[in-house]
Amino acid sequence: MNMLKLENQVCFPLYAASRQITALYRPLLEELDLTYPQYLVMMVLWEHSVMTVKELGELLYLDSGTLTPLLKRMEEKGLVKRTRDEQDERVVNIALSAAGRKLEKSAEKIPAQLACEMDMNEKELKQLRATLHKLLQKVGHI
Amino acid sequence: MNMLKLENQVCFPLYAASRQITALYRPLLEELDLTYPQYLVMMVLWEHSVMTVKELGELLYLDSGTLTPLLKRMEEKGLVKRTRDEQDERVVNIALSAAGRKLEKSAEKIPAQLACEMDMNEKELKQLRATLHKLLQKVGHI
DNA sequence: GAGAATTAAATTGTGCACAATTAATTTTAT
DNA sequence: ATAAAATTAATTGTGCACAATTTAATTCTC
Repeated sequence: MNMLKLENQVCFPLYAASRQITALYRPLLEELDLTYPQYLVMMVLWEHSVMTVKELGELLYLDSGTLTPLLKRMEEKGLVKRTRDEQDERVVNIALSAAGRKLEKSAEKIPAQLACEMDMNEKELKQLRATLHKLLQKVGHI
Repeated sequence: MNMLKLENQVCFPLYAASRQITALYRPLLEELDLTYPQYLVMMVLWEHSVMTVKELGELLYLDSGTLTPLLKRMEEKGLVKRTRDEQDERVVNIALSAAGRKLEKSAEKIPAQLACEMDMNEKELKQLRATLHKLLQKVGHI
């Protein structure tokens, strides 16, 4: 079997599906004036309220080169507050603003809407998530 | 269950795994002076020799806004030749160059190297590919 | 067959991603 | 205590992605 064929690749459908799913999110997130990576940051903050840039990077597999400008844009929109840590001046803490906190309400319906559009049954979805998690464990944080 | 949690999401591991896998490709593709999207274009051309921008876009789920500059960079590297179609001047044909054809030899070992790094057994891999293909059928070409 | 509608690529502008480097701070080992 | 090493963000530069618009060519419709 020729492995240099698109149809025999695993990574291509991973890459393509990821982008297509992000495209499904786009109109939903547009209503909240969020991009998908910004939405991921918000999900982390809705759970934790305050996180350092480093912690966000570890959770989302992103570096400061991506996060710094992204978080600046989010600060401009009033969703988060960026402040140097007093104990350790190297660290920047990202805190949820009141407006950011409030946005969670509007986001609550998104996961269900998306699950609907993906149109996979519970079992498949669960299994896909498990496989991807496992894969991420293996190839993540290289 | 709070669906607005990273760990309960399907799309996040999809997004993160896709990027991490691309990161695994990077050092291998660097030897061929290719990026991952360029590698995808090359795989299509190794199979078909000539393709229009539109056809490439349909196969890879990319639009001309992405492909045009990408293909220009590939032409500068001497991998492809871009020419207006004679029958239909709207169409641009992307043809593999001799150098581009030659590169296939060097790329042949990449899939095996990557499969090794992903460290999943044949069955899991097959199943993941099937699930992702199915997902892509559902959410692709919206 | 002229004008409208459609199609294919290119262009413009914004926002990721990420490598590589830099700057500032903190930790550590002398 | 101080020089070296390590850590954390920020910066710089390149290359995707993609929405929206534009340009040019083709097809359709009357």
